[in-house]
Amino acid sequence: MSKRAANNAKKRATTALPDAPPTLEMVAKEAGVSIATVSRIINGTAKVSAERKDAVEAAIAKLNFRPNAAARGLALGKSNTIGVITQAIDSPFYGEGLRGIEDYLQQRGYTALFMSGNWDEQDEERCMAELLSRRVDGIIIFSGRLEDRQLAHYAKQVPLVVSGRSLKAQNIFSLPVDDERGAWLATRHLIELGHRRIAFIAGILDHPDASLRFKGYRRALADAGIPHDPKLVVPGDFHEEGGVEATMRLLGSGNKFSALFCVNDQTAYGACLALYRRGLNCPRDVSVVGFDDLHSSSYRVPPLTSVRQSIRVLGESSGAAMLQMLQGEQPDISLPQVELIVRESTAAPAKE
Amino acid sequence: MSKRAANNAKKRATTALPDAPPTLEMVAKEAGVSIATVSRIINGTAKVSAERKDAVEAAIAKLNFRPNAAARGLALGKSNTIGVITQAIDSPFYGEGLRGIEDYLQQRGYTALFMSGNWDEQDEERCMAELLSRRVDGIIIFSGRLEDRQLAHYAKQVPLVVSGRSLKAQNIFSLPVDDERGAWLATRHLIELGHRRIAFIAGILDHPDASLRFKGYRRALADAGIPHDPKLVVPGDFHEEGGVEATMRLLGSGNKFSALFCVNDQTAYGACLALYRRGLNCPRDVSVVGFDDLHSSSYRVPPLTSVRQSIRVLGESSGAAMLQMLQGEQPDISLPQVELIVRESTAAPAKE
DNA sequence: CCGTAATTTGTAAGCGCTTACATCCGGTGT
DNA sequence: ACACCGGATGTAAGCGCTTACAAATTACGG
Repeated sequence: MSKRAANNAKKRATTALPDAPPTLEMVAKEAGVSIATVSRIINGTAKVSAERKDAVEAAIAKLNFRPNAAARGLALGKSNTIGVITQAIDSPFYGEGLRGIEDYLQQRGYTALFMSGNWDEQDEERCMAELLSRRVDGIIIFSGRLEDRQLAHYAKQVPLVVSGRSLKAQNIFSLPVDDERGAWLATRHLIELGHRRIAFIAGILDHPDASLRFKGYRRALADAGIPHDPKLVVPGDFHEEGGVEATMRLLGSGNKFSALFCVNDQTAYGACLALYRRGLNCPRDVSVVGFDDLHSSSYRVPPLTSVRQSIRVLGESSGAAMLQMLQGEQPDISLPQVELIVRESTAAPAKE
Repeated sequence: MSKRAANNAKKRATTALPDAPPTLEMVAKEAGVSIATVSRIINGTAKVSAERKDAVEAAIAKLNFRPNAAARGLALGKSNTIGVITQAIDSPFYGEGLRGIEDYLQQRGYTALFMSGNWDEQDEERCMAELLSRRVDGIIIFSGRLEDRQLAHYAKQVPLVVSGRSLKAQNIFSLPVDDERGAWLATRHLIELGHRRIAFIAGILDHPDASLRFKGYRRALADAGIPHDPKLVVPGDFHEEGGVEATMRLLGSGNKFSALFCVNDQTAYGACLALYRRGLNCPRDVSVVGFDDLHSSSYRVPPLTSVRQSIRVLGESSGAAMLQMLQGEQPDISLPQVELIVRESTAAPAKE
């Protein structure tokens, strides 16, 4: 690459562009040793005399040398990077999970590479392709749109951890969340408070989380002997906007209800706003329960009752499972049970 | 690395671990051409006969070949990656910015590598070191704790875009947000509604954003001839919790106020909760204004009046500026003006 | 039909790092 | 004193890719 070197030299002479970073070779020359010795000192791979070690460390400090991760990755055949695919990096839900992953991996010498799938299968495949091209050591997927078949296929190329799903296959570890139980807990809570007309705002229909939560909702109703009224179930989009629209539709439909179970917290936020718009008070007129227990839910007015699945712990656990897989072990990670966090958005129905 | 190859071969024979990914060489052999030809086809670097091209493309598809990004990076001396340092990836504020960056860069063939500085200078330096080691092509910093001096130093090694700050130096482009004007707008809005006792919940004191916003607040008061009462200014922490505490303190101090300007939306969320806890209604008893206009602010109950600086646009602009720098151009990006979004958390003070 | 220029292709030299293997050293045992 | 040994260093061969330069092929004009 003599041409490039020449270019760099030229640039350096005329502009303020950064110098080419120092290399092992430069450090070796500066310290008067061979590059192998420098490498060994940096990695602590072998015994080196104290004298040379000092010299090399001085040279490293002097040149401000930092090993080139790409070169090392090439030589080692691993990148010390874990790819992470979520649907949207700016969602408060995924944000907490990413934080958990990042914290966990960072402390163990790995770097997380985040990408957003945008709820789109094609985008998700693009992300996979990119991560594979970067030769990440493993990929963590937060409940994506990819089918099990495709995941199994990718798992042939790289270890996979899939959160929020249950899926058995070679080289894949899945970390399912007990959506059904969470939804059951939430619905039962409303029932115990005395509610009988409980509406449910679902997410996108074919989304696995949504259907499991729907199942839990129905089971709780059935357990209490309350007939399920399909008119009280309306679709949403997992976002605030969907919560607003769904609630408006519900309110407009004339079907009475005194409580509202939302497929996730963001939907619940929207629902609360819609109630407010219609002059209804939560929880006096309508009780609302969410799912996920986002950090900001405890700061809502009123603080939101929600099902906690600690997405942050989910993130950490995913990281832990991945590292175990990389170690060649079968991960033995499991998630804490979902639990209902009762706050102030739920109350007994007004008796009239 | 014959040892590694041997290892791989052994593993492959006995376990389900992934095969070593195909290489250029394997594609070349499969297609019966030289590796140079394959490379040229992949990159479109030179004319190649249609015949060979087809053969190579077939081989690529057959082997499911994906170029190794690390190897390419090494050879090219660039990684097509932009490092991004924020304080916390799970903050709704930064989340929106990251999304902007990711969207922008992705469409242009770059990948963003996110890291969290955790509001800690040391962590931030660790992030810089990691990014530099990965030889990212540039680094975008969201208003970090690093001093200008240090930034200028890093800028010698890699192009920098710094958002939310004003800073002139070689190889650094800064994208300042007009915090002062935003704060002025917010405070003036409260004044125009008729408020005279306006409290301010500041962020962390030495944080530049906080002090600029404080400045805008005082200037608006001064412009209206309202004396500044230091007792109405209390520190916060940019989070909900700080907002709760600060408001409680304010309420407990006995100093009357009818409006509250919070250094950011999260603080305002906390403030609203504290008011609610004390049985006070927003906006009837106390008006509240935030800053940042987070997405969820429009879904609060009541929807929060806030200063919009579109952090998402900030992200996109940072990406655009970075790409321009990489092109060797002087970026000509600027941000849209901050604007006040009036919603329902502010109203005229109750007359008593 | 041949020489020569204009392609298309292949060969091989790196990019910066790790590590197997060779080399060199001082210290032992006899 | 000498063969021998173990540990500290150095040498050099890759890791998978790009690309300068050489070689081979093709297309022309005379």
